[in-house]
Amino acid sequence: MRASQYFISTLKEAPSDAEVVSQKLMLRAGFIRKVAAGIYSYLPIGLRVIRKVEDIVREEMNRAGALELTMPLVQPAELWDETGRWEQMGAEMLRFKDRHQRDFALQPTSEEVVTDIARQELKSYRQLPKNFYQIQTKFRDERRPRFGVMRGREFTMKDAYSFDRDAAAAGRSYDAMYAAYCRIFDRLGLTYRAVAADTGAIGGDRSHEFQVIADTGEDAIVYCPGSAYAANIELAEALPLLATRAAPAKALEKTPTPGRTTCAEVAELLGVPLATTVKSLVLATEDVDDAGKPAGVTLWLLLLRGDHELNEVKAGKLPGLKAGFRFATETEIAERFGCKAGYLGPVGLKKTVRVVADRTVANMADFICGANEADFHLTGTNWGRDLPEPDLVADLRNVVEGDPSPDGMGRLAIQRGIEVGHVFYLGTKYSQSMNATFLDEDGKPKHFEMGCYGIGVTRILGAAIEQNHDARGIIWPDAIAPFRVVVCPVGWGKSEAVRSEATKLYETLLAGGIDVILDDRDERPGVMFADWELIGVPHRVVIGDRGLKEGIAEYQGRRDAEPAKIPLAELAAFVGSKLQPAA
RNA sequence: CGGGGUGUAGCGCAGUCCGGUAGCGCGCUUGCUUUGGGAGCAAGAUGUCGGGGGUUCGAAUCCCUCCACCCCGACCA
Repeated sequence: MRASQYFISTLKEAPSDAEVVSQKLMLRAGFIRKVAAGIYSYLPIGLRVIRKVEDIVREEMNRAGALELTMPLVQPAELWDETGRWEQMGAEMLRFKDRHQRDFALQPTSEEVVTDIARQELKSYRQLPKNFYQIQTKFRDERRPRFGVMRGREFTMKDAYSFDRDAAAAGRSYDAMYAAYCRIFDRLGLTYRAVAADTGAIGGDRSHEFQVIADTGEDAIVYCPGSAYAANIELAEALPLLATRAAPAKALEKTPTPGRTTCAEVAELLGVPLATTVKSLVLATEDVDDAGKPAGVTLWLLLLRGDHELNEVKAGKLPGLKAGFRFATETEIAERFGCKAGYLGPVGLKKTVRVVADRTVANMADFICGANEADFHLTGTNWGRDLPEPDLVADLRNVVEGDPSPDGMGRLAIQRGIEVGHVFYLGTKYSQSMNATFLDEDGKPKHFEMGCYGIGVTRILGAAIEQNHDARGIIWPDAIAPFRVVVCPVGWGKSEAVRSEATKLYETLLAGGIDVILDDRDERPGVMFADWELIGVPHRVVIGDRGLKEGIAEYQGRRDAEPAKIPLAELAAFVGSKLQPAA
């Protein structure tokens, strides 16, 4: 490609509403332009990257035996009614009516349509297993679209769905996808980690997220450097930090703590470690009677060590909280505790409250908690002596750096990650609700065992940039760079020698099948360098009269601090040697 | 959805309080000079001042209304 024939549209300043670095750089480098909140056009150079990502995904999906198809972006309400998701999905699904007033939605995902295909087309176990996938536009009307392509409303996703005879076969499909995903992210050239993830309402233990490691990631991922353990923090099990409960050593004392409503403030005032305090959170659940009518509100007092955080996913798995919970209102707190939040505690509760202690809290002794009276806390509090044992002891908290690994193989570390892929065992959730069956060997109909597997194609662009950039711009991995090599002639317009050498190199590389762009725009060197560093082309060759006099050109990798002088005779071969093997 | 903020040239912004017919930097066009890290000089082009309504002799500016976009979000014990 010759730059004069191409479309390069860079900006010196990013639009003021851009927030994250990947979004700013993609806008400045001319990859995307915003059309509406969370909705972007991909300009030619941005689409080149998209296509390269798609090609790698497609090749590896095909290699793994999956079959590409395309399902509609616009889907009828009837199918979504079958699984009950027309009701469940909420405002995230963009809905509209056609001219006949029939309900439709833009697909946020395609379980319903693909299951409909399976039940119509897959009649026999002899046709199984099957894995159908598409690379297609999705639309999710996010409450708050942000971070550019990281959390857009319209985005491109590869979604695959496997159909198997039984759970064992579905496990093999799952493993095949897991392996394919590893190959994909290896080839993309990204640093990533596959982590165990929460399975939500479906349950089971077969769900992994593929997380691109980046400090700006929205997810916290937990891993054990000494073992293979890796999990999303939502799932990562927190072991009790105290193996046993020490005997009480202090007397219970009511201590004035005027105006100190947080554990940190109380610990500071009393000059004790934060880890000797216990914080109280109040949750509420709406009860229903046998007839399904509202029957009041149950309050839950959750106790965590002062330096720990509540894990809401874990809380949502407790008996009694599974159906959903919310934080209690100030009014509810005042009514049950006779005191405002900030001074709450589990001692001397006047009204019925379900007390749930985190595993660590359950083994604490002589701890500090609120006195259920404004401006007072209790010190030297002890289970059994000062208050009854908790109604329930459970893992309630997020793990923190340095916690023991659940597999007993060392201590946990935490990184930030960007979720770019997810593999998920679905079981028969959809095949049952849509009555999708095949005839098994015994002549009886059985529900398909399903799995679903997503990769966020557009999000990969953002994640790759978040992980690989510097002050000058993007640093694309070779495999997905819009161009792998740029040839920058200095003095294109005035030097025949420069034109000739640059063109020769360009044509040689092109003939070698290398994705190269020749910057024949006759721009000043500073402009060229700034543009290509912003765009993130990984390899650059500079040819100018100054070097030609010595018989050399300059090569500089995007991450190199200095250019290398390369004799002209060796130039093409040298550049070829710098390229990572074609993915 | 609730609260806050911002809409002025392609991008970044000033002007709004205090009404008088729109400006700066970058970019763009033309010419000359320049040419190894976002050139200099000169001359230009580009605006329904987010939309609609109102007040006024006169509105980017004041009032009403609508829209778009951005930020924040329970709890933080």
